[in-house]
Amino acid sequence: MDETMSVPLKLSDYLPYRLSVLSNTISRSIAERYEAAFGISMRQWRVMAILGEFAGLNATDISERAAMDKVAVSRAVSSLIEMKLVRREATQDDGRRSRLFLTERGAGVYDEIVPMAAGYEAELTGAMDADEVQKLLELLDACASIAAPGRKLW
Amino acid sequence: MDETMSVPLKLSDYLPYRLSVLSNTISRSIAERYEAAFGISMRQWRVMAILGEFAGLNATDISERAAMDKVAVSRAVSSLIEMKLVRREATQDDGRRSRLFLTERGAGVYDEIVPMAAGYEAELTGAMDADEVQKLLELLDACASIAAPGRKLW
DNA sequence: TAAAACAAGTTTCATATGTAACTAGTTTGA
DNA sequence: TCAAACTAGTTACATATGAAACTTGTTTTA
Repeated sequence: MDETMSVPLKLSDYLPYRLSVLSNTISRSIAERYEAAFGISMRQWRVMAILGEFAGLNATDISERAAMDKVAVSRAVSSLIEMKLVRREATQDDGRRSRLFLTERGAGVYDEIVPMAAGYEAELTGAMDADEVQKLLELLDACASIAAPGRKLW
Repeated sequence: MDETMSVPLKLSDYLPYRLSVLSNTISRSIAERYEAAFGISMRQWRVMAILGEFAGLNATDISERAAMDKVAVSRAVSSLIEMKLVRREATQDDGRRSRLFLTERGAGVYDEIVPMAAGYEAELTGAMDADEVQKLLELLDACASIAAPGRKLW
């Protein structure tokens, strides 16, 4: 009967809000560890993670695979090069792009962070059984296909 | 046999990464709508969402309920006051704090954003059945209790 | 084959954000 | 009752970020 009454949104039950708070908490929690240990930011780590998996990609490839824009990749890469964790190799065929690699030192850091990151994920899913983890991933996939129709998020 | 070989992390399968990419995509997607329509940032909207639900809270309360630090709340509030979407009311008993309210105009904006936000959530979960939505929330709760032991995230 | 269109990556600039320091007001306790 | 400790909220400063413009190199096409 009262058209002027607003229908409140319960923020704490709102799925996008929960995802955001949870995701930020998790990201910060992991980042704290490798920042403290190696002085590496989340974006720097993402670039390293991609290069640890796919050595020799160029910046544009990294941009796609790490879901980072090219400016962020450029900045992360140049700082990682200064830190001697990544090196750049000119491509013969195309003078604009260059292939990127972890240095030996970078690979060493990578090898230390990977188990740390994997361990955190294991903790996170530790209270779930395998089916539930599977289900969680599926449900997140379902959200992703709505949130970014067409384009794949990962 | 080869101890020097690194064990790569598959970033695209890594739960924290997926959560982060998904959450950022969703947040940006919703924010685009109310930013375009009302010039309101995500943090400004969060403050408004809290005040739409709990009129008269002070900045510290909002800080807790919106999972934002007090500086962010302070900034969001002062800009919302300039935009005449929020008003501040001094408290009689404590000269430091003040109670905050949506203005009439703020309530109008709130009433337009709420269905937009709710609609987005409905789309997001549209492909799931009720049990699955329930399960998703439960699994996110499980993650939250690991990611932030003790403290409640929402 | 030269101009136009395009692509990779960087730089610039304006704004957003986090941390720490600060101001003003309140509570505690000797 | 008054100094010390504490709390609410703001400001200052250093850094992070995003968008747009730019530089350099490549491809297209007339």
